[in-house]
Amino acid sequence: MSDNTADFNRRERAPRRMRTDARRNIESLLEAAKTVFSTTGVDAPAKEITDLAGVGVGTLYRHFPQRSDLIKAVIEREIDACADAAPALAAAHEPGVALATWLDRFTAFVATKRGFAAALHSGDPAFDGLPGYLMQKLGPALESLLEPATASGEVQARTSAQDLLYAVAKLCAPMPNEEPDYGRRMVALLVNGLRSGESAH
Amino acid sequence: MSDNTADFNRRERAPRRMRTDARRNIESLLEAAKTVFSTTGVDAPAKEITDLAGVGVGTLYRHFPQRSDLIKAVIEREIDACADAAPALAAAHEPGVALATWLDRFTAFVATKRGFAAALHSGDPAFDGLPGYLMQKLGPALESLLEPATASGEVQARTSAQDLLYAVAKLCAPMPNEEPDYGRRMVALLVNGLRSGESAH
DNA sequence: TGGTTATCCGGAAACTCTTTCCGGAACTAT
DNA sequence: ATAGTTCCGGAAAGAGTTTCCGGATAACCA
Repeated sequence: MSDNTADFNRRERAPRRMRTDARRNIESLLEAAKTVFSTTGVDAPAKEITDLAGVGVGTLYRHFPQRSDLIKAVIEREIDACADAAPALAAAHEPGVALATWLDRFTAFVATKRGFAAALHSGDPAFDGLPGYLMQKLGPALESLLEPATASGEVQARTSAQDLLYAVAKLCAPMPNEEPDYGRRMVALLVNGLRSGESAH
Repeated sequence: MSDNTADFNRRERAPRRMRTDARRNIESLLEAAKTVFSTTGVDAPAKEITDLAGVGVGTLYRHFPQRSDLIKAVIEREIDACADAAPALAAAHEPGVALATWLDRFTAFVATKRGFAAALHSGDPAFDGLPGYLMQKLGPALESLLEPATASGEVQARTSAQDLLYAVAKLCAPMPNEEPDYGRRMVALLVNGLRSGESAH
C-alpha cells in the first residue's frame, strides 16, 4: 500500500490545516446527502446531491472517493447524533424514562432511515465496519442509561447492551408494506420485558 | 399478480404454447442468476449471468424487462422450493420434528441468501410484493406443520404463523461480521419457547 | 502585504452497467 | 413445406459513477 491515503502524516514540518472552503463543502455535502437520501432514497443520483450542495461533482468525489463513503459518513454522523443524545436525557429524566426515551429515539433512527438497513444488507464490503461503529458508539451510550436504571431497580437487566441494540436494530428494520409500528410494538414489548425482569435470558 | 414472466394467459384464441427454446432459456437464466447471485452478489453485472446461461443480453431483457424482475423471480422460486418442502417433511417425521426441521430450512434460506435481505430493504418498489408473496406461500406451509404439532400436543402455539415467519425472517437477516449462527441461535430459542409454551405472548 | 505553494474546485470526458431496438433465425401450426 | 409468430443476439443508446486536470484559492512565510 503506497501511503497516499491521507496527508495527516506530515508531522515533520508543516501540518497546514485543511482549507476552510473544503471543510465547508464537506459540511454542505453531508447535509445535502442526508436530505436527498431521505427524500429520493440512497440510490439518488450524485448530481442531485451536488446540486443541492451547490458544488461540482468533482468536489464530491474528492472528499468521498466512493459513493459508499458518502453513505457511510452520513450514517455515522446520525449514529453520533444518537449517541450524543444520551447525556442530555440522563440529566433531564429519571433513569427508567431516560432509557425508554433513548431507545425510542434509536428505534426512530433505524425505522425511518431506510438507507441504514439497505447499506447493512447490501453485501458491499464497504459497509462491513458499520455494525462495529454502531456498537462502539451506541454501546457505551446505552450502557450509560442502562446502568443507572438497573441500579435504581427500575430495570432488572438480564440483557447486555449489545444484544439489546442488535435486537432493536433488527426488529425495527423496515419491511415494505409492514404495519406502521410493528417494530415499535416489538421494542415496547422488549422494554416492558426488561422492566419486569422477564426479558430474553 | 405482476407475473409477466411467462405468457400463460392467452386462453382466448390461439393458445400456441411458448416456444421451447424460450422456456429453456428462461430456465438457464434463472439457474445462472441463482448461482451468480450467491457468488458475486445480487449486484453482479448482467453480462456475467447471460454468459453463464449461454445467452445474449437481449434474451435476458426479453424475459425479465427489468433487472429487479430477475431478482424477484429467483427469490420467488426459492420461496416456492421452501414451501414445497413442507409436505415431504410432514409425511416423513413426527409433527414436532417436521416443524423444527422446516423452520431450520427456512432459516437457512433467509440467512444464506443475502440477496433476499438486500432486495427487501432496498426501498425499490419493485420488491414491495415480496413479503406478501412470502406470507402467501409460506404461511400455509408453516401452518400445515404447526397445526398437527399443536394437535399432538408437542407444541402449545400462542404464536401465529405470520408472526413466527416474520420474526424468523428478521432475526436471521444476515449482518456483516455477525457471529455465524446468531440468527440460528435466536430461532432455536424461539422454537424451544414454542415447545414449552412460553413463546411470545 | 505580497509571493509561493499546496490544496481544492468544477465540469468535461472516460467508464461501467442497464435497457432498448431490430434484422434475421428458429419454432409452431397448418 | 409454408406462413406466421415468436424469439435470439449483439450493437447502440441511456443513465450514473468515477477520473482527470487546468485554473482558482486559501494557507503559510517573509
